[in-house]
Amino acid sequence: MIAQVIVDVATKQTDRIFEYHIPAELEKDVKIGSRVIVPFGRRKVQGFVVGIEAKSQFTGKLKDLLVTVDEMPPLTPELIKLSENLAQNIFSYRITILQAMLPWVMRAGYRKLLVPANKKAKKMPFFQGDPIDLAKMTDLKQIKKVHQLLKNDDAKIEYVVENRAKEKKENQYELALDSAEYTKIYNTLRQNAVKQKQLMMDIIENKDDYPKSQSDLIKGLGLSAANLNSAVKKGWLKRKAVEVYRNPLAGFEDEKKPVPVTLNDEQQAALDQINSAIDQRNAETFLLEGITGSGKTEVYLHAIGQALAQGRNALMLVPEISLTPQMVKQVKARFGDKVAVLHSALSEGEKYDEWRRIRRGEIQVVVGARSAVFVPLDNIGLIIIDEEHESSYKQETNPRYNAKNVALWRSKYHHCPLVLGSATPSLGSRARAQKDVYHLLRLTKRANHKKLPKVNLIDLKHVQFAGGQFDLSVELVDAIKKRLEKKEQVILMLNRRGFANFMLCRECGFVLKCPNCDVSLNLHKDTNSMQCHYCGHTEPIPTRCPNCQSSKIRFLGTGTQKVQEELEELLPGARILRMDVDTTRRKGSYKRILDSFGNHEADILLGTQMIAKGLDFPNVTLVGVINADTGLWLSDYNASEKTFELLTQVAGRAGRADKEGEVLIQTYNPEHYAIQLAQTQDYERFYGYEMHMRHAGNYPPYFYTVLISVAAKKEQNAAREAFKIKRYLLQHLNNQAIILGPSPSAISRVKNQYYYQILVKYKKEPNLNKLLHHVQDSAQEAKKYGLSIFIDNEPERVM
DNA sequence: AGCACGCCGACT
DNA sequence: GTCGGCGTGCTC
Repeated sequence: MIAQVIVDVATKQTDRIFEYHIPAELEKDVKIGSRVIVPFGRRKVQGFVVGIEAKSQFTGKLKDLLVTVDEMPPLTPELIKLSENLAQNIFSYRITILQAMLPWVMRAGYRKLLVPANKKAKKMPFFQGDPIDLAKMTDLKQIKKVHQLLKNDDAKIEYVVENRAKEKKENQYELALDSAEYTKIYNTLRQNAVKQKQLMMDIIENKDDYPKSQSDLIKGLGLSAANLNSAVKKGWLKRKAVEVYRNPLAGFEDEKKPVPVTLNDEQQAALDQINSAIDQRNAETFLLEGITGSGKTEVYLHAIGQALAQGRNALMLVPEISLTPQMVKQVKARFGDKVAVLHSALSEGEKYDEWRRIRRGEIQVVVGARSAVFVPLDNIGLIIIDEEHESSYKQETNPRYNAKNVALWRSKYHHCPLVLGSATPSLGSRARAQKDVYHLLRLTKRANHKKLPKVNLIDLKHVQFAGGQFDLSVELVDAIKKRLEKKEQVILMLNRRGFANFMLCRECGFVLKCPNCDVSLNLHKDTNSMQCHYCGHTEPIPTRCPNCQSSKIRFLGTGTQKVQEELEELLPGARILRMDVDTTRRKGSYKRILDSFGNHEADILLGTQMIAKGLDFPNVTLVGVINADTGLWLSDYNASEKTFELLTQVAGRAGRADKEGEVLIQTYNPEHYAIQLAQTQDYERFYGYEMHMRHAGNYPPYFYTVLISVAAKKEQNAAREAFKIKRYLLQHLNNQAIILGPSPSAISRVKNQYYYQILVKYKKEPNLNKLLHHVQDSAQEAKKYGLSIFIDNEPERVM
């Protein structure tokens, strides 16, 4: 038989099938989806089997496939098919897509070793008994020596493909003797052999509990590893290494059992429709538009229950940011150990273990962020995408897939419904619901009949500021004080981290910029440094202007760190927790901050937009937005949409239980429609208004978009190539298509690369895919001149 | 991507 | 002559 293999070489020329003969002894192991090692030229590489045929098309001589890596093919036939489909629609190599479907640790590592070829060479001091890793060799003399050895046939090169995926093993101890023997041994033990006696006693009393794990014995009986070693040596116990799963949900087991929730009539009506699609195996897409607090999550959980009752599995995607311990807890409490959770806070090993539990069919419910859309879950009966408007469902690096589209594909494949849920659906989804492509389900009432919080705008142009800075209005500070007096809690959002945005010299006007990027450096007080938020460059805080040596330098612009300081000054005694990328970098810190706030160990939670979603704290009665304008004037066509979404989401954090909530939004643009409509929380009106704007500007959802970016070390080169691409497209596209640019990106330089981009807007362009693939092919050539070209189908960010 | 092959200038 | 620099083309 012949295996069709996609090899792990991500280039245009190798982005196709290579065929290999399957040796007879491997025939039963090699399946579609298998991970295999194949000879490729002189090397060995990893690859994935995407097809098995009886005959080959290849006219040359086929090589033999070497081995399969895993016992069970990591990819299912469904995922292989999906990868083929995706490769045609996003501009990525098939191998890149296949790799993205698997946990990171399953990427192969490659090593090139120099091994001695004969006895004489083996004894050479050069080898010191071990093969030499040629990739690590830098010394010129040594390299010469290597050439000489190779020439004389004293050494040869061996190519090794490494599997970095490791199972975690744990020692288990089982009884090696007849149970009666242990009593005898016990009686022969010396009086002072306390630990050994303890172990014997445990064996005699609890012999049915064996085999026991090493950690049980050490923790449970207070033994040491040495005690166990000697027991093994004496032949009392047998040790073996057993594979165990790393447990990312440690700490979640003791959750109280869920309270059964009865749905209100709206929720029930929505659920009925979803359930009937599950039962009838309809690949229907629902848009569940529910105001914040309307209980979408309850609908999801009931629907998942329905899918499970039908003997099918469920996949639920949430934005990374709302994969909070709170959310995980809820799902865990409802569905117990049938649940797997996948998100970025897991270690690589934990991700691999969760993934394997899914692949082996031990899991019925998967909750995860974007990449979880590729999990090898079989028999899917329901797919849910929560907060479907979130831009994080689109991957912004290769492969640039959109999890929503992938979910749609999988829903068709499994004949199961797809539920898109949001309080503020993306315009694209809402428009599709308008046209009955999606089925619209609306939840207009808050569960438990809570009133929507009252939202007030504070016009920063006409306001008195508290303290010496221009960040916090008296009105906002007073409102916080009042809430704190009542022992209630406050959430404050400022969508900018760090202390200050930039350093400005008042003498010469100099602004301290990143040496690698076209942005100003931010002051971070906690690390005492100036940081670039794009490339991570840091340098010391200047005391004098680096340009004119003047000491009259100011640090302007406000970040969360500065607001924290101001609050501490204005509200002495208030306990403030700050939550942003800087305070949540360490593993588990996210959960720690939220747990602590939930236990009312702090009064104010101050954070960036990561606090806007999904949090549910009943004691929070005031939400403050310190500056609503941060995203408003970005050149993105969807800046208004993003601002409206964010404000609506964060407003929803107030008054979730029986206390009435209040929201205060500080802004310099109180007359802007996105902010006005966020005040009334009127999504439908915003939708109507924004659709007009998009129509007038020829933007999505009225037009499709493709973004082509060109990057180069030299600005002229990037620009020149971009214009070349534009000319090419102009020649071949309908005159209906609109081509914007090329223009420098909003941040024209990042990590010492200049970026130029072209945006193509079109309604119908059957040739475009072909044209863009051609552009991508020429990118290979452009690469020689240090140019890179990125093509993004339906980008989320156009700047 | 790697790796070999082949062509050309430089040098023990 | 031979070593090594880089351009070109191939990998089942």
